[in-house]
Amino acid sequence: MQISMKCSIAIHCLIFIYEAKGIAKVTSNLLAESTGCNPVIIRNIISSLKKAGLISVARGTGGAELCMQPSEITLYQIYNALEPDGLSSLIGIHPCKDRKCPVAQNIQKVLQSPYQKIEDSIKETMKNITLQSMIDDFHMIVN
Amino acid sequence: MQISMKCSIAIHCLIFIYEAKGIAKVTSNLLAESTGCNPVIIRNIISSLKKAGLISVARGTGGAELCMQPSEITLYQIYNALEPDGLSSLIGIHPCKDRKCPVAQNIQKVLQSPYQKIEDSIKETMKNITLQSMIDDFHMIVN
DNA sequence: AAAGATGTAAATATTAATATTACATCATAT
DNA sequence: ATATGATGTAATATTAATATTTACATCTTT
Repeated sequence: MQISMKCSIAIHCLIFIYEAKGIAKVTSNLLAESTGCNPVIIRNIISSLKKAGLISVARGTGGAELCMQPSEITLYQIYNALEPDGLSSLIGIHPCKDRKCPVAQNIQKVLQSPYQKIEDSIKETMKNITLQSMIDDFHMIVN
Repeated sequence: MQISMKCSIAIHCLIFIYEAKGIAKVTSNLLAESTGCNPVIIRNIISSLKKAGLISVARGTGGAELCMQPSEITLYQIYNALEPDGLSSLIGIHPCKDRKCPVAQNIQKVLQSPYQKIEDSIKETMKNITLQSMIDDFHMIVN
């Protein structure tokens, strides 16, 4: 329900896959080792990224590769790949629609517009952040 | 860790307090009844809003009132009152700093700038949403 | 076919969010 | 001054969300 660790793990994996190209076969065990989380978590994340068309994974033989240029992959695509309900899963509203109080009956509608604005601004910001820019930052930091 | 129900409950309470002014004494039990959640939850939220200077609560006799004009209260103030760690609690990063892999060692730094941008855009959007605008929407919907 | 990988379902464990209980404190009305 | 009805908060319990583990079917090259 938050912009959770899943997202940072996914970015971690994508950078790793990019960096490892031509050097090593990127298996889920390798990614699990690098990220410090369970291979199944990795496989689920990898599976989501694959469904979204961001990467391809060789069945049987193993190994993940990017399907697109890093400059074409945005943080929004990554986030969306991981969260089936998109950004709306980021915000919760307490359930109280069936109560007598008029505030309770309408609070959901009142909150719709403000919360939509928040989602839109996150979306816009995420669309402007590319994997390329993060890879560039990574190189900048390492060197 | 999300923009949780606490936030929607707080807004609910603030609108209720505004609407009830001069009509009824707004106690935590009344707010609990309206929001459908426990009086202690309400008291904690009310307590946070009070500490932030948004409302005043009469001890002993009871009853909450707004301390500011609804046009001066922004969603950002409300959110901040509720979350001591602010927006950074909205975003999680998996811990992996102490691993051998160079990606693992630097992912946190790489993510700092993108995540900061997201926080800033949420903050900006929240600052532009006032309690007044939500109260206006409420009246529009009810009538 | 054997080896080493992915893909997933199911069970379990862990963590975080929410709710409840209990009681001290406070201010007014009687 | 004391009974009443309210807030403030700590401690605990419950529930829901996440993460982990186990298990095994499936796939592809050797």
